[in-house]
Amino acid sequence: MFSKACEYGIKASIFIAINSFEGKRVSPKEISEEIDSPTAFTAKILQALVRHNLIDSVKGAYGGFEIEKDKISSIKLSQIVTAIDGDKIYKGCGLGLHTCDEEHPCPVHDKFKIIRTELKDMLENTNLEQLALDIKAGVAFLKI
Amino acid sequence: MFSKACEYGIKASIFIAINSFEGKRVSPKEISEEIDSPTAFTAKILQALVRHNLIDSVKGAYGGFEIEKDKISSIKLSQIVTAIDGDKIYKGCGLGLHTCDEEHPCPVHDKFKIIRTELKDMLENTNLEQLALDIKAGVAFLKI
DNA sequence: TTTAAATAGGATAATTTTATCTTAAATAAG
DNA sequence: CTTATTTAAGATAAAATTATCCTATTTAAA
Repeated sequence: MFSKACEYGIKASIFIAINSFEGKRVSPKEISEEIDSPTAFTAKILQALVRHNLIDSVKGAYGGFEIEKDKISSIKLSQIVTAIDGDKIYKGCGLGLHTCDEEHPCPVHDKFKIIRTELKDMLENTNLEQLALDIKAGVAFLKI
Repeated sequence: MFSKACEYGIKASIFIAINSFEGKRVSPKEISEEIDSPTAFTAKILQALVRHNLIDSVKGAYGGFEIEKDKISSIKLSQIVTAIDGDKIYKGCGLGLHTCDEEHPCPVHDKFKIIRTELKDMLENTNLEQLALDIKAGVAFLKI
């Protein structure tokens, strides 16, 4: 469904959010250990999220990645996904046609539209705070 | 959502179905022209579909690919997808956890389950005949 | 039986995605 | 100001996916 990069990006963002609630910055090393991902690759993805203004980074000693507390509940899963994978998950044709719309639909256009809309709604209605709280409460997990 | 291989596999199967209705076998060349895909790669995918008994092939002169007429309405999209992409689209965790179930869910487990179930139902309730008829009727398209 | 036509299958190549490594730039503390 | 720490960024490598090519094998027809 999502690329590895996107999976890592989502999990990393959740972990950063959890720590930001406690005013703590985290490093790519800590993050990758917590979400079970390759460190350097994860760092690259974090760079992309910083460029998209979804997370903040502070260089130098005592630096690391963080998210403004006030912002955590406003960051939607959809923003992370589009920052990393682009909008193909929303726009692309299920069978890869260049043009696939009501006038020129692929054979599964209508059926896919329903599911893709549902996925879109889900991603747009899920924010980092919700997900972070589940991890903190121990009812959801970021690895294994 | 699906791999290129899977997209080609679905479109190729639909085109074969259409021709099989008319008792006509088709070659990888005809197929790839009709679905706008690389010929040799498409042929490989057809081989896989033959091995999974979803389509038939006849070697030699006047040979080609076909599907038993009676079978066309019984071949579900889900069979083609699993033959090519496996069952990861059904079983895999949305965030890539090795173990992701009710007892040990990832942060989006419940939300993903709904969508994945819907996708699964759609694939299991869509057969080749339905899709082929839409193409024949000119209300759906296999390329561009 | 020979020949032409067609799929099967293995080897190879190109591209994309995933992953790693090394160096530069920035920053806080001493 | 210097040093240790930490992210940024570019180069490179490995793996997976997508794509191509060449040779066997099979088959129908002449």
